[in-house]
Amino acid sequence: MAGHVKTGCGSAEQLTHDDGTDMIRRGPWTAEEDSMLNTYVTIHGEGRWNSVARCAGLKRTGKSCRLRWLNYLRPDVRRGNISLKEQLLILELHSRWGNRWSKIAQFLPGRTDNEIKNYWRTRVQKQAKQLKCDVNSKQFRDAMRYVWIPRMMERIRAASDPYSDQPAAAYSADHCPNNRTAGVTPSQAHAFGTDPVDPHLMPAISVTSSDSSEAQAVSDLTECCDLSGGNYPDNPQNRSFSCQPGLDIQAFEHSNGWFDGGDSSWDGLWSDENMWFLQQQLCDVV
DNA sequence: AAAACTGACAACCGCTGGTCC
DNA sequence: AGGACCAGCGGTTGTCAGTTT
Repeated sequence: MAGHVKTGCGSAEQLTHDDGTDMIRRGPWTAEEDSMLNTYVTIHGEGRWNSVARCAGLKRTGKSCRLRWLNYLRPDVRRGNISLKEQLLILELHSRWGNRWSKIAQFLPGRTDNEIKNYWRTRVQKQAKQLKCDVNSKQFRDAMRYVWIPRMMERIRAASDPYSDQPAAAYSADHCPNNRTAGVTPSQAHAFGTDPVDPHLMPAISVTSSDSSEAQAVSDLTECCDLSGGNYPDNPQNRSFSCQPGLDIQAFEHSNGWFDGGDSSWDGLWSDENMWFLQQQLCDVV
């Protein structure tokens, strides 16, 4: 396949072979192309993508057709903001599997690996950058596991239970003298202790698109994660979480939107009060 | 108002592993 | 056994819309 010219992905230019035949289109898909692909796959089903490209009359590669179908045209693909519980699940699953986007996507119905990957890169990695630490560092993972995820769960719980105005840190104020696990309820501490998600329970985690199911989904996750570790509040891993030189917590003051998921009710999670909370968590040096 | 910057997302590329002949 | 082909995965890049200066 020599002689074709690579173009930018957004220019929708056509490429040719040396003999001038066999034009291959690249770049954004047109509505007409979408329609052709949609019609063909609906009738003939997925698979054999090179054949799909050929038989549907599309001047695209099989790869391109597959990607367009999976990431955009598939009927069950979800679009729009990633909800809080989906974010929670992504953080949780990523802590277990790393950049196994397709595997993670299996537990977020309607979300594609590409979307999750983009979310991770644009939101999570940005946070790590602002903290001046590597996204794969223990430092950052600890921050996620022991501070942000429990905090997130607490916010979700609070939102799902309007009669509960118990502050996030209330539990730790009573039970955790060193305040290392502020905001973590006992079940959450179990949940995110040594082994956040039991692999054989993972398929039980269900995430739906309905906001009204938010509390239930989180509950499912909690139950799935509620292992018999009994590691609260003396989990050795909690002890190992300490403030590292160079961890720029103040950077969070200017960061927002990670958790908001497009829901304005979550704006301000990183308010002064929350910044104080984070600093307590991160700078309580052992 | 316009230029510069940033974030989000769509799409492409290279690589890998599986299957078939 | 091994080569060809294909699907899928993860990383990267380009574009565009929105925001900031």
